[in-house]
Amino acid sequence: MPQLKPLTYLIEVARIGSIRKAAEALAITPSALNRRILALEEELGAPIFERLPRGVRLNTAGELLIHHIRTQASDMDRVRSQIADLAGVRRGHVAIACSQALLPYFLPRQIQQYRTDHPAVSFSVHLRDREAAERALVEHEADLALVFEPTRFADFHTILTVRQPVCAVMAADHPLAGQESVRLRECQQFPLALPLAPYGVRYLLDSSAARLGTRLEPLIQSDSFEFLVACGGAADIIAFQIPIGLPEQSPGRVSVPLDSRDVPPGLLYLGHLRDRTLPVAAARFADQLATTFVAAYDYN
Amino acid sequence: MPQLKPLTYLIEVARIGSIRKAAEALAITPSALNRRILALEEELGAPIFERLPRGVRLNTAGELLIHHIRTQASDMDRVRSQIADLAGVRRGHVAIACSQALLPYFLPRQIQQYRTDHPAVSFSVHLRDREAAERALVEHEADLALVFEPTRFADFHTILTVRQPVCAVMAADHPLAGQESVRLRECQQFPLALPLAPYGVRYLLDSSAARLGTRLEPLIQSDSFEFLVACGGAADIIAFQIPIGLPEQSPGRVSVPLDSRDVPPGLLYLGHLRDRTLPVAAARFADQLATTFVAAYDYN
DNA sequence: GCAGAGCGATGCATTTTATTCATCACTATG
DNA sequence: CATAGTGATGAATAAAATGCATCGCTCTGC
Repeated sequence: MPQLKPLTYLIEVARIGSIRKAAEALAITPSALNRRILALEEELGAPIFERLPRGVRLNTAGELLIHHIRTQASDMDRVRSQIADLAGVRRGHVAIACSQALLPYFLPRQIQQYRTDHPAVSFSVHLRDREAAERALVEHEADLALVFEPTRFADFHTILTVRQPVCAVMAADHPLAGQESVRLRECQQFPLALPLAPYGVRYLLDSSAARLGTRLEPLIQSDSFEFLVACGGAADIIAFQIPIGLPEQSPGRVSVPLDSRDVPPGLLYLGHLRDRTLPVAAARFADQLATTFVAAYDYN
Repeated sequence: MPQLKPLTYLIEVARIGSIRKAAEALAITPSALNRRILALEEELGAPIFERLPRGVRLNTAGELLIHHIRTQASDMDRVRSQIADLAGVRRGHVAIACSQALLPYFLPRQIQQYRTDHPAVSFSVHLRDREAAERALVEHEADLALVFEPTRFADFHTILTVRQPVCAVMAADHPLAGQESVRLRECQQFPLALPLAPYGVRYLLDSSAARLGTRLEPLIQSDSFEFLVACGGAADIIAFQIPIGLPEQSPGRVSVPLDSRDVPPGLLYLGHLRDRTLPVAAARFADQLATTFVAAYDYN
């Protein structure tokens, strides 16, 4: 939409904090960009940016305006996709912010399945920890969020939650491998490979351990679940992951859920920005996810 | 806002149904207007208007787009007024759609009272019957609606309702003048001056009469309550109006509520468009109205 | 303390975009 | 079957946005 291109320039300026730098990123001259800002401030009768020695920063009025521009831009996208939809084109885009566990198996399959019906719909998938996911929704960087144990819910509207017990991942010949479930105490007898603090799995494990009056002493810490789970197959090391992030079967490795008396099952949240009307494509994809969860997972 | 001026042109074209006529109304050449439309359709990849032999008409895509433009325009107004507000200017505008009864006494006083605190806020007041009021909200022609016995509620969000019994208005020396309340049957002994069908008062009277197995045979019908109430002071004619539309005292004329067993009290609805965030000025004015109703009227 | 780098603002020439004017093709109307 | 009204379009013109060069300012690093 050409009319609101100049407005989206503001978003870039606000993000970068400098008119000159933003102009470079936007492939126009600083002069032109500066003039747009001045003209807009003139039009509004109030400044939008504070002028600092090393750049600019949004003031309160600017925050309001930027928020409105973001909303308006994605609303226009939605209208466009609706119009394209009734022209029979069935194109569109779905932007997703999600926790790591969805990346290796679940989302790729879901997207593949969706594409059989809607081949012209494109996707963007952003890895966001449980704090950054809501921010992505607020900034309209994502239409949908799929987050394990999110921290905030202020602007978050939950479509569906899915119960996901934390599982211990270990070699198939590990002493604990045969059990239906394992106690946290049993795991502590072995070297542990744990994700870092921002992850929901770590949060659940740490808080459960604290409640049981103990502490987890990880041998290995990493921000990569791929790495951690690979460790879980080596020697007697135990890693942790939720089922949706694990393959159905992997040779030489097994996963055993933690006893729910020690570590309660976490919740995976599917949701979008509160009070927002989703674009058709995103709404349909959310429907598909919800259907899948209802059919194949322990939802509530 | 210069960027969305071209978009609001579309609203005028849709309303008038002709590019040339709309161009005249907008004080630009038909050619320029036509090009804007063509460019927009090009940009959207789908037509917005059906081309008819005698003009144009919105198609489904166009309806979607126009609705979005309306919303966007009034959202932008809201943001502007918020920005002006925090710049300390306290200006703004309140657009009201209301039933006739609010016009002669209630609203003028309320606006006067509001102006003592906010002298820079301007008002527009549109007389709309109970059907047209909701349409005015949907089309963002009005921020607030104040309607007696509205017919539809689909897009209407009620802030407050006020009970208003229908009153018989007659000369002070009328045979029925001294009573606490009057029965409908008593009124039917005298010549009646009734409003026309679209009005809530007429609706209440007609449906009550039907329920009582009778019919009202008006001597005088009019769309002007001013005229009807004036008739109510002449000879033994009885007119009808709700209290909020009547003066506290008028020499030679009295009003007596109809017995609620015959005609139940009607409801006056204060509300706005569902899912809409009101501009600051409108929200504050609605607050004032609500406070007045709670303090001085029979609300529920 | 002082030169230099980086910032936003601004006057002027240039380019791009939008508007106007004149005209075409089409279609109901009388 | 002529006429008046419609939207579309090409070329000339007017308006707006952009690019370029430069100013004044403030902080940084020597």
